[in-house]
Amino acid sequence: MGKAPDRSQWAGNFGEWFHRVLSEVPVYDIRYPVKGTGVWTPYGFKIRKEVTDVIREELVKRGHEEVLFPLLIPEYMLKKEAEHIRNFEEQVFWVTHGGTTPLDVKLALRPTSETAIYPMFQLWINAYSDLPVKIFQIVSVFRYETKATKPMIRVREVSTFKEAHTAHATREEAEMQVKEGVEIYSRIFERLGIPFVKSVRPDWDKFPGAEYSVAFDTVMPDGKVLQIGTVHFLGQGFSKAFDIKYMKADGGYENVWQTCYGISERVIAALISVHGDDHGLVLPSRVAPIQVVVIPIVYKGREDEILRACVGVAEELEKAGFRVKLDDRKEETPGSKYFTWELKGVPVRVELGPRDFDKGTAVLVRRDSLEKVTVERTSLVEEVKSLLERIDLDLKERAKKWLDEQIVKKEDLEDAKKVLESRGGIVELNWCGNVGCGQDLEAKLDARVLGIPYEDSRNPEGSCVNCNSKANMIIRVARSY
RNA sequence: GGGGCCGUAGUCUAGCUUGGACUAGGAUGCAAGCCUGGGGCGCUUGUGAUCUCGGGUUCAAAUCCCGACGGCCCCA
Repeated sequence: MGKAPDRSQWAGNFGEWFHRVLSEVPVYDIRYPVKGTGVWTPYGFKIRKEVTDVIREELVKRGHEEVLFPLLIPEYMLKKEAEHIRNFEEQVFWVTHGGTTPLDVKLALRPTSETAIYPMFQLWINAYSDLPVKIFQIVSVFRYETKATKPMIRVREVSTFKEAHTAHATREEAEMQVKEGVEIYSRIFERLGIPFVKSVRPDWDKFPGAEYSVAFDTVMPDGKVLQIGTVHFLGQGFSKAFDIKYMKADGGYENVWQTCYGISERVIAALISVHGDDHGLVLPSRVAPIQVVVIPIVYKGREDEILRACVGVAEELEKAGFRVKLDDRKEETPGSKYFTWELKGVPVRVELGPRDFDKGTAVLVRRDSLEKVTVERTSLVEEVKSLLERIDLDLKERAKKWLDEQIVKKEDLEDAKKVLESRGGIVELNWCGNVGCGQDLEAKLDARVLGIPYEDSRNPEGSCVNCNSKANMIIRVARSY
């Protein structure tokens, strides 16, 4: 029996832990000499690929089609929706020259693609029979962040931006789509084992141009909240700005109703963070580039038979559909191999040495708990399969439990502040619903209002923690990335 | 928006206050070998830094000054 790996560095010095894991695994190399950018390494790219495949599967399953729009957006298009540009203006990278010739029309590197996509919607959508439109793309977007950047979390090139855009005939349909978007995202995060809370963002923090925004947040090991996904109800704001109309059955015209929703590589940062420990990555099997690693325990004189047995085991597991790696390097000791593959987060390790060989067994070690079990060689495939399932479930549960512990309800401001300052996490408070009061609350707590719980039937008793007037809702507050 | 700290091999870091004995030290990594082999062991050898860049002060700059770029923190 191994003992569960420590999480003291993970919890106690998350920033350092995150940096160390990204560079040692390696996942993402931040040494590229442009601020706020990074390089996905081969192993990191594989994880990213598995994650984007999960996202893609869930969207396609619900009728979304993948597209690819240009990176460049002409200035006049970007500026069509007033509120949108007001919020993004300060963070746009501009292409101003072609060679040495200044461009007549400046071109923006998309900070997000509403203003690239909606002019095409205007061309594509003519009649109600063209609706709904549900598309998505996975691309890079660029934002000139002026604050400190952080790998994968606050970047200038968001290199994995999945954005979905939909258009509908009626408000009701579009609002149903918001619900579907929320369901899709819930499903994606559940498959990745990432726990979350859903909040309706306050008016002062919704997506620029949206009527309302539903956001998914998770808590990182240091107690800070990370936004991992958002779903926006756009109403008709953009369709009016971009003149997207359809002909109704009665011959009249109406502007379409729109939604959009986005997920970025922050979800990968969350995946890495919520499951990890002091040995490194811990990956759910769905996204692990290698699901099972086979390690021969070689003794002098028995090298060949052990190695052959390991090749057999690897082939058998591969045939059963697992992503398998046989680590037959002669120059490394078994111990050092354990550390290598633990760092990389491989969910299950198979050890096979002379003792097992003689008894017809193998040793399985699970990455999350480091527990070892000896199994019959003949039932290896089934044992690995059920162990992977077990690990995925346990990971998800552990993360969920951890998040639940980070959410506390407080009845007064001082308590709330103490919690936010000492351990972070999410604090729920009774609130009146007044915008001025909410912003005052943010200033007093030096924290951000995440919003009110989405689809939550709880009714607050008593009064607003800040202004003492009657409480109308529960509000979530946290310090965030 | 305002204030502060920092930049030394792939990575982490010592040295900087008080300029010279710095030929820039260590750990880790990487490479080769021996030893080992069911948890990074040990030993030997090798490798790797124009001290972020540009300018200045000085007989002399990793060290002091100015600027750029980059990293980080705090306050509003």
